[in-house]
Amino acid sequence: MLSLTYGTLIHLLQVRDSVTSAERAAIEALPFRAQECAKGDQIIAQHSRPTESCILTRGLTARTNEMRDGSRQITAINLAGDFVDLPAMLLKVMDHGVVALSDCRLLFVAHSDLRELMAKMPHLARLLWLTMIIDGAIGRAWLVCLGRRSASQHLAHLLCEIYLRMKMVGLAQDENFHFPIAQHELADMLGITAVHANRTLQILRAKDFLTWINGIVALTDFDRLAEYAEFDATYLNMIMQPR
Amino acid sequence: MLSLTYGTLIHLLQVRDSVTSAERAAIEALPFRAQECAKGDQIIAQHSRPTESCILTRGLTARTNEMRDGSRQITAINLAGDFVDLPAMLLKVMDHGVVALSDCRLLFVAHSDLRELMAKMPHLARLLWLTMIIDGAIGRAWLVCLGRRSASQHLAHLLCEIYLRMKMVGLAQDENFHFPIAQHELADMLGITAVHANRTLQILRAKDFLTWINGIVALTDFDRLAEYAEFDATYLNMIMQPR
DNA sequence: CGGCAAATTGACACATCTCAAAGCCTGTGG
DNA sequence: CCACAGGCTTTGAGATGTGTCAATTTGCCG
Repeated sequence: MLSLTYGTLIHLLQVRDSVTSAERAAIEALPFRAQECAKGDQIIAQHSRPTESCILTRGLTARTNEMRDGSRQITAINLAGDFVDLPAMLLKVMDHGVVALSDCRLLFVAHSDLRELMAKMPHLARLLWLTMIIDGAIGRAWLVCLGRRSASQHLAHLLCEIYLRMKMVGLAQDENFHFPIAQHELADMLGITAVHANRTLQILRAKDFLTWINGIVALTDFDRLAEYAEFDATYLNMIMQPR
Repeated sequence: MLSLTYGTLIHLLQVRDSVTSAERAAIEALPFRAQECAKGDQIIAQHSRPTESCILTRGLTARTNEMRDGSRQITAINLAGDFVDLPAMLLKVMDHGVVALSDCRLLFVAHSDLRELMAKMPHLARLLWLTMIIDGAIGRAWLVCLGRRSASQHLAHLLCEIYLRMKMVGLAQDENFHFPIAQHELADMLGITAVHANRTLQILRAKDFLTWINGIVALTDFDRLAEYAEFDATYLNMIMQPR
């Protein structure tokens, strides 16, 4: 049985490689500080120098970069189970901020404890590095979307990704998932305007790809959507392999 | 004195943290297979499963993703000293390809040897992970450019970044550097058309930000360019710190 | 019922794309 | 040494995608 605290993280690691019971025990022995936060809260500020990283156990968060003119770009979305800012352990200074996209629950873990854990358990350390490397792959896919896909293909791609990632951690049933995102937030993800996000969403609705009501996204046909988005799940690395 | 083989890599690691002589010796003891390749060559194919990663010691390479319609997006540029595809060690399947943007020289190192090295030298391992994490930060900055900057600001930002990265490894003097990139390649970096890349470049020329002749970029005034691009070097992590 | 944020619509401006042609280099073969 | 081919750069004109601004509608919550 998975523990209530680090359960989702461990679950997510186990998608890619097996986690021994000693490794699981070591994770569960990590001291943490739990924190609830509300939609819209800033969790980590850009340019800050955190001494802890956090694991998201409930809700949605996003990495954001603010521009001088007040617009912003979301560069990543975190779901339950994600280690939200492990990179900060090495980078020292945050090059982006982290905000809550919904009410959420976080476990803060000290970098020093993490470092100790990773020194003691090299294979587990590799699994944690792996999650960061996958974040990078997800970022590259996002980048390709911004560079070479139309807004509607990009949105379709995003929804394909979120759906699969939610499924990995048990947050999607059938082809439905909870995604309580306002259109102006969607716009910040897609690098477009809120007005255009609205029109883009209407295109997908008109093609009968999905419904999106009260924050519940229901995909009509994942395969058709993936085809439209030119979606290739390789980058998500959902393969069980010794790493 | 830096060795001729792994010298640039070590140099680049030393920008962020000190490298002990034992660590340097361990790197230099790594078995490698040298390879020269010509501009345009594909170095690593998308969807392949390499068992080696490579260090670029001369020239320029890029990560690329191809779209169905034949267009492509470049998602990263590697300069001499960069570990071009360390992530492949953990990811197993390439989610992108790597091509030579100029004639270049590469050292291929077996993943098994790397794994052994990293097991033996944990601090050095952290430095290598660090380089991947910085790649991620560079990717995020690129993403923000695609999402929220105009083409001309994006190009300005790219040139600021390349200039600083080149300077780190001794490839830029004054505000000049060799960047033998065709406009259609530039377009693939910026996520625009070759025609528009040309017009974008003309904008920067008209503002007297640079000259770009025979593959030599000469910045007129880095600070003015950085101001125009809204460039903030935080993400490059050019800070010497124990990691 | 009123108020507020989010979603939607319309009209027009601007950035970028497309296609096509022309100009410019550079290397090569005659 | 010239002529030519091929790739790269530059220009033009019109189409399309996305942005801007402003107004209206919808839905939620007090």
